[in-house]
Amino acid sequence: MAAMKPALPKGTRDFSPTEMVRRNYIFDTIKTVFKKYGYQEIQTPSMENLSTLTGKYGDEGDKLIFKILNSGDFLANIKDEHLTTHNSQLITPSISEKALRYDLTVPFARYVVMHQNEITLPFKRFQIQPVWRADRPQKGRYREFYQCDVDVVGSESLLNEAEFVLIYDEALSKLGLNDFTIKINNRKILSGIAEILGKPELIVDMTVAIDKLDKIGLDGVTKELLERGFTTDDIEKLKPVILLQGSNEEKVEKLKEVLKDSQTGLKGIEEIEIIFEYVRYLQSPLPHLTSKIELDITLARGLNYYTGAIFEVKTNEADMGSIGGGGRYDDLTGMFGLKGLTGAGISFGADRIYDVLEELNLFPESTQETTRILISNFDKEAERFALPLLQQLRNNNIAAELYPTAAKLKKQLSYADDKRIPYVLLIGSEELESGKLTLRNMLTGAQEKITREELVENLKRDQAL
RNA sequence: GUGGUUGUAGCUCAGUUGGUUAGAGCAUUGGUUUGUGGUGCCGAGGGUCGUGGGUUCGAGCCCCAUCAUCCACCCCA
Repeated sequence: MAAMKPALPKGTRDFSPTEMVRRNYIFDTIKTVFKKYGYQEIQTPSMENLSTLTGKYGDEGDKLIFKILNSGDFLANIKDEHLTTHNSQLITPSISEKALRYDLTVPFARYVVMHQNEITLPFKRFQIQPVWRADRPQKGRYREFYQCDVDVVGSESLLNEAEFVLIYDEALSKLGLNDFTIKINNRKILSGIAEILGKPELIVDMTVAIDKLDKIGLDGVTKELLERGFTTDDIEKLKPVILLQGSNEEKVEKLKEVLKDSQTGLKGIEEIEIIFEYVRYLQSPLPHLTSKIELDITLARGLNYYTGAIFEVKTNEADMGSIGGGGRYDDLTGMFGLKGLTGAGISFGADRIYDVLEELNLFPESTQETTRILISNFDKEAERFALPLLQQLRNNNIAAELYPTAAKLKKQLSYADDKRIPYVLLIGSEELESGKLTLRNMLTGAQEKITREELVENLKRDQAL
């Protein structure tokens, strides 16, 4: 077999040791916050039944689901006429019955339905796992990426929404971001606006268009609205709403006026106000939020299942799409036959957050993540002396290695340097005779003579810090 | 799915109007006289120039196709 050049599938990545340290730092930070707010971790399989996933993300989404070919002779039972039509939609159900998960929300809904008799409501869970989308990759977009979801089902309290704001704020500021905006909107406000225009059925078209305001500008939005079936008259009515300026309170007051004839719209505004109020109470007397909270009625997002609050988080320090989003979805589990269960949740885009932290140089120097001490290897005699010491260090929870061969010292030090190992212990004939070992600090280059007992004690103390 | 960009060493790139054995930096690796890295000096390995056709006496360079890549759109984290 000819040697082939290996490559990765499009849109996937390897993670090096350094990258893993940094990724885990992000995950651990986020997890800690989730737990503080009472959320517990679950995991679900990478693959779900294809029928569980299809139809949940709209036509566009369905196309982006990675399907798994059935094992065995998957063509054996295909009808001849299905093969000859070359219609892939006809044969897909026959040749594929499993697919990779597309997000964490639908598997969560499936989980809740299947375990409804075991879980206590309200059920608060978080989940950090990769998801797969057959999208065309580009900046900040991958075919395999991680989502960090927190969701609660079985509680319609808007306290949940308010706590999501706090969770975003705490997690992202802990990660070192100090200028980001949590945008908040409400599906009911959008419905109300469509209602006022007399075109409730065009709500999706309306939101998709105005969602692009900051990207394509007012002219672009106008053009798109016209294409999507709105009149210039409608657009004139829409303009003051989508160009709404001022503080959140001012926006709320203006919206109340505009939506005074829409029950739904007013309900949406009321919900926003309650969330703001909760947030106010939650942050006193504690330090104030790092993030800006902004009522943005152009915010629409997926909208497929959101029915109440809608969230999106953007950093203002880097050019990056949203780094998180979420909202409330009444009847999350209805698609699986469990009616009347409301849910709300948010998600962190860990991969994008990684890119942002890297761009802004916000990753902390990690010293505890690598080997603490490398014992050099001079010869067989020194090696025999080192082995029990090596294990003694490990028994004290100190990450230690012995260089496995008696290579040149230059090479051994170079190895330690590459791996950012802070200490190297030199044991040669001199040290064996005197019983005093040489400990080299790789950061400063300083060396000291030290006994075996002192070494273990010092490193233990170091570890405790 | 649509439009565009770029493909030369592991990485980042140079390569003149088409002209002999295709270069650099970084990375890797060896040496630099016997026990000292990150920082000196000297050397080495590594490329059928994305792939397949075509034009030409001659192609990394020109033409066609194809694949890959990145970016933008759709959509989305």
